[in-house]
Amino acid sequence: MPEYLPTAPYRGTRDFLPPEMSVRTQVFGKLYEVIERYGFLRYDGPILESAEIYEAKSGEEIANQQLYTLTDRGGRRLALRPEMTPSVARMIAGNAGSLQFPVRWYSHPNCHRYERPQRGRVREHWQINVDIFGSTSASCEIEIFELIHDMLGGLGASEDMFVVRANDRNLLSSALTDVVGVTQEQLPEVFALVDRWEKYEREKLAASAEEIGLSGNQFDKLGDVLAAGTALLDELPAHVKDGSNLVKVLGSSAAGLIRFDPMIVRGLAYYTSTVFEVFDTSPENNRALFGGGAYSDLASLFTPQQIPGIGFGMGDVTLMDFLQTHGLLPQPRSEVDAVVIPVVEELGDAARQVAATLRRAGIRTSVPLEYRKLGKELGRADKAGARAVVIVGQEDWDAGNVTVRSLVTREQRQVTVDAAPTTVTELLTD
RNA sequence: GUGGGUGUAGCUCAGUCGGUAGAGCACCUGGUUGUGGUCCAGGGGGCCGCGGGUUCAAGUCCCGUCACUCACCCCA
Repeated sequence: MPEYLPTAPYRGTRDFLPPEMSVRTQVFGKLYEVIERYGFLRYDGPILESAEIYEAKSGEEIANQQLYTLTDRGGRRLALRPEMTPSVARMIAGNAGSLQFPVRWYSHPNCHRYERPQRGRVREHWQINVDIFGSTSASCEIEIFELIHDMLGGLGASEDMFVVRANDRNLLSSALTDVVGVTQEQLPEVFALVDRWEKYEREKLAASAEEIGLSGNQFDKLGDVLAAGTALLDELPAHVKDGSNLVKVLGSSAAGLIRFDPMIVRGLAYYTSTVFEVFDTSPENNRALFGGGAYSDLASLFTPQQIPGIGFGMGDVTLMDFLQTHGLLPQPRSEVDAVVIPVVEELGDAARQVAATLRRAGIRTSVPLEYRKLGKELGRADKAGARAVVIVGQEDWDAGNVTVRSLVTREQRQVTVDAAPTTVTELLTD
C-alpha cells in the first residue's frame, strides 16, 4: 500500500480555490481602488529578508518566537517577513535620495508568523500596508483616518459597524507620569498593563499593578485616567498637548472619524506617538480588526537620516471575518458568460471559430474540451454560471447561422454567425 | 508554550447495549440520436485520522499519537 502525502495545506496556511479567490480579488481590488484614489502608489518586496531587521524593532515576541528563520547556503540568517514595515523602511532608506517626500506608498504582501492558529489568526496572512513617509504633519493622521473610513465604506460597511479608537503614546505617558505618578522605570510595564486592561478582571489588574509597584491609590487613579476619554486632556500639561498631532485631529473637522481612547497602546515597539486600532462593533469579533500608528524614526537601522511616518496594516483574516459577520462578502464570479456548444463532434472547429468572435467582443467564453451530448452541455454550462449558450448545429452552420439561447429565460433565437456576439451581449446585459 | 472540543464517503452528518459501513447533498450512466434545472432507474466511491491494547468480535471501550478547531499568551 503506497503512502500518500497529505492534501491539506501546511498548518496555518490556506489554499484559495477559485470561488474564494474570486471573492478576495473583488474585495482587495476595491481596496486598491480606494487607496489609489488618495494618490498612494503600490510597491512590493521580497518575502525573504535578513533576520536582523526584525530583531531590533518588531518587539520581542515576534522576533524570538514567531519568526520563521532559515540559513542560506552562504550561511546568511534569513527570515520570512512577519510584517512589511521593516522591509519598506529598508526600501525608503535605500532610495531616500531620489524620493520626493512625503511619499504615499501601499502594498499587499503575505506575511508569516509561527503561531497557533485560531479565529482571526493564521500563520500566513495577507496584509494591506498603507504608509506615509517623511512628514510629521497632523494632516497625515487626518488623511489616514479618512482613508480608513473610505476603505471600509467602499466595502459596504456603514459607520456603525466599526470604530477607530486612537491614542497618542506621549499623551498616555504624560497622564501616567504627571497624573498617576508612575516613574520612568515603571512606564513600559504600565503600558503593557494598559494594553490588557479590557481583557482582565479588576483583581488580576490590581495584582499586576501591585507587582509593578503601584499603590492602591495609583491603581484607582489609573482606572479613572483610562476611562476619562477626552476629559483626560484637561489634566495634561499644555506643552504635551501642543506637541500632539492627535490633539490637533480632535480639534479639527476630522474629529468625528475617531474616538479618543487612552487605553489604546499597541505592542509594536516602533510607534512613538499616534496609535490607533479599528474595532468591529459586533461582539463576535472582539479582536482589533487592524491598527497602526506614527513613528518618528523608522529607518534608523539603515540610515542616519531621520524619516518619520505613519501607517497601518490591515490583515485579510480579520477583514474577511468582519465582512462575513456583516454580510458584506461579494458573490464569487461565474466561470464564464457564455458557452459555445457543437451539436456533433465534427462541429468542434466551427464552435471554436464562433467562440473567438465572442471573445473579441469581450465576452468570457468557453468551448467544451470534450464532446458531450447537447443536453449534458446545457446543464454543465448552467452550472458554470453561464447565462447564454451558442448552439452550433449542422443545418444552421451550413446556412451560416447559429442558435443563441438564454439559460436564464430559455428564450432562443436563430441568428447569423456575425450577429452572434451582439445577440449574446444583449442577453447578458438584460 | 497551556487548556477544552472534534476526527466516519467529495460536503454535511447519523451510527442505539461492542455483533457484516449508513443517509442527504454532490458526482457518473441511462430513460431523452439538437435543448438543461424536475422526475424515474441504476452506478462509482470508505486504512471509520494513525498506532497499540482489551475482546470470540472494536467506528463504538481503554491508552498513546497526529490533525483540525476554540480559548489563553501575543497579535493582523
